[in-house]
Amino acid sequence: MPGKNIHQERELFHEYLRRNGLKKTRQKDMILEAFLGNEGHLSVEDIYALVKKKDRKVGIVTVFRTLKSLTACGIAREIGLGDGLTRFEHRYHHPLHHHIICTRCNKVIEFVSPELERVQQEIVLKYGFQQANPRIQVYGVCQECLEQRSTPERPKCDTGKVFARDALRMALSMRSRRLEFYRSAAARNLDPGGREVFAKVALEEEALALQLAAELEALQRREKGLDEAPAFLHFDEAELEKLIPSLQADTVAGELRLGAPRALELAMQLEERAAGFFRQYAEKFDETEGRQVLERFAEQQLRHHASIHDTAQAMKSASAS
Amino acid sequence: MPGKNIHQERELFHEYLRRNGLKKTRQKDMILEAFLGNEGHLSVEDIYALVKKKDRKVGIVTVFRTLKSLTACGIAREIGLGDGLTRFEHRYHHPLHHHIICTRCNKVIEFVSPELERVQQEIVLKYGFQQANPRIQVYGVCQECLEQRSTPERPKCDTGKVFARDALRMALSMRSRRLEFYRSAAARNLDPGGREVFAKVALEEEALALQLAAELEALQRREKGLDEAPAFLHFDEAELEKLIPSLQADTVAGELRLGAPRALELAMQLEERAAGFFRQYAEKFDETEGRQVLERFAEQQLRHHASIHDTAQAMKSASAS
DNA sequence: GTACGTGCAAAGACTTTGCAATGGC
DNA sequence: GCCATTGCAAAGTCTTTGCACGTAC
Repeated sequence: MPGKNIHQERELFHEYLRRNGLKKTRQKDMILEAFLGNEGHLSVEDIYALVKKKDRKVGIVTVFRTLKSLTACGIAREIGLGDGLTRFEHRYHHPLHHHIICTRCNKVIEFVSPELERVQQEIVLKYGFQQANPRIQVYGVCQECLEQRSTPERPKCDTGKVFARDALRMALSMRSRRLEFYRSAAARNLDPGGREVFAKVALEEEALALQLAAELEALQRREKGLDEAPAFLHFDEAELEKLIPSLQADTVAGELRLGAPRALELAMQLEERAAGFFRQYAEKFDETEGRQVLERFAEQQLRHHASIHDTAQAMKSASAS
Repeated sequence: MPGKNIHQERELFHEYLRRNGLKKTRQKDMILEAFLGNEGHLSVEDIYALVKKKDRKVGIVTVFRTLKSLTACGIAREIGLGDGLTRFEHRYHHPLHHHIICTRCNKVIEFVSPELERVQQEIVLKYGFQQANPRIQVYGVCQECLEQRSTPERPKCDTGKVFARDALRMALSMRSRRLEFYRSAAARNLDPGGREVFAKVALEEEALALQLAAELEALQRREKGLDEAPAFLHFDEAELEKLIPSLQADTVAGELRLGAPRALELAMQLEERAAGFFRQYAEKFDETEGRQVLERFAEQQLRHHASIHDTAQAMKSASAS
């Protein structure tokens, strides 16, 4: 990935240099490019090798020094993976995440999980530790090493993009679950007015779902290998399920009779609660593309909520006149 | 702690040497003693310094080599805490645990948490990693460092003992919660027979609770500073609460009327379920004193279950004759 | 007596520091 | 022209290896 968009990072770096009375040089820019142009957890030696391909005269000391600067300005994050080497990963516009490390082959898998974070936070707070970016490193042995075979080489993807993909998948999962709800409610509802409302909302829901699916596809087309990248975001399906309302209270003797006003109310409730959930969920992450996906999804739901609200108002005034 | 009981570890080590055609020497024994005589996460340099106090002629290379052997035979565990040094911690009869590390002052806190483990396990399994001892290291900044003050020096305790203490505390917590249940059930129950049963079981429960409390006190007396050591085992109080039966089903119009047979049945159910829970819970840990505490507690509950069962049988045959 | 163990020194791996020459600004 | 930067070499830190002598078995 040589022609990557690294304008923002370069700008950030140059700004950092300017502010600190440091000078921008060809070497520093080359190192920045080498670092940003490669995913994964690169050691100084790794980056040195990359830079050397472009200019044999660069010294490894400069790489050490430049990586310190990149860390200082928030473009890189220094991590130790237990093999004695200091490694660096992309930080700018990449979510803070955790690592699973195979102690045999040193393979590293990155992930985020709000659920894990919650439990961990609880424990850490008991000891008076602040939430200041606690990073979890899980050491274990991977499937391949256990079976004594080598890991298939996978193209490495930008963590930020993988996160965006998973956020879209999560949103899509919510959308399809909700679509199912609206459809089944429409099918079961014996009240024609209510049935019509659910059917209409389901149609709208479907259109929005298609929109999300298209966005996901576009993303996967842009970044090749993205669909094969392992999951990065672990979301709790059960949490999403909790957002779906139960029709128990409205079911009498196995029969569902929901008038249009009640159906609209239910749909509005659902959209609003889901929007709130996703907004809060998004806040747990650093500023990243994935977070933006979640925020946009929350907004989309609020807009849907507003549109249902308008429909309800229109119906009210129609019946009043 | 110079006069510590390290017979078992020494035996294990010598056995390992014998099996591998290695020789036991004064130096190796001294290093073993220095390692076991100090809690915490010692570096090679730390242990070297300790050994040197006894014999100035020992070389640091021997310490490196001996610690490799101690790791190989399961007495020590090698850990990296992110400061670039290889550190060693006690392993034999110490539960596998996780670390919270302050990235500023390098303070280390150890803990276990079945709940955290569950969530983590779930994630790790998704990636095909086996449960082969995944270790979590959480990096953060401790309260003291945030407030720019130094950490009060605490006597370090044997992790195994702290775990035993926490297991006892957990058992005690279960016991007192259950005592409360039996007492309140006795007080509320309008049936004299059932009331008597609950009162009797509560008395037995109290005796067992006192026994546990005595055990905890004895442990704390043996190991000074143990009561001040931070929590090591994080158990979920809510899990224990789930074991307590609800009397809702037996409450009619706010009134509780439980005959002796039903009261006995409830008590037996409670003891049995709690025994099962603690037996399973104990299995999650390596062979340690803490695990034994949990197992003994499970057995104690089974015995209590059996004794209640006998009472029930006696009552039955009495009423039959 | 054999073979491993020990402690010295030396080397190796990774990272930092000192310094004279170089090159941004 | 000033002063940070660079790349070399050198040093520093942690750990391992080589080797001659010592010692457990």
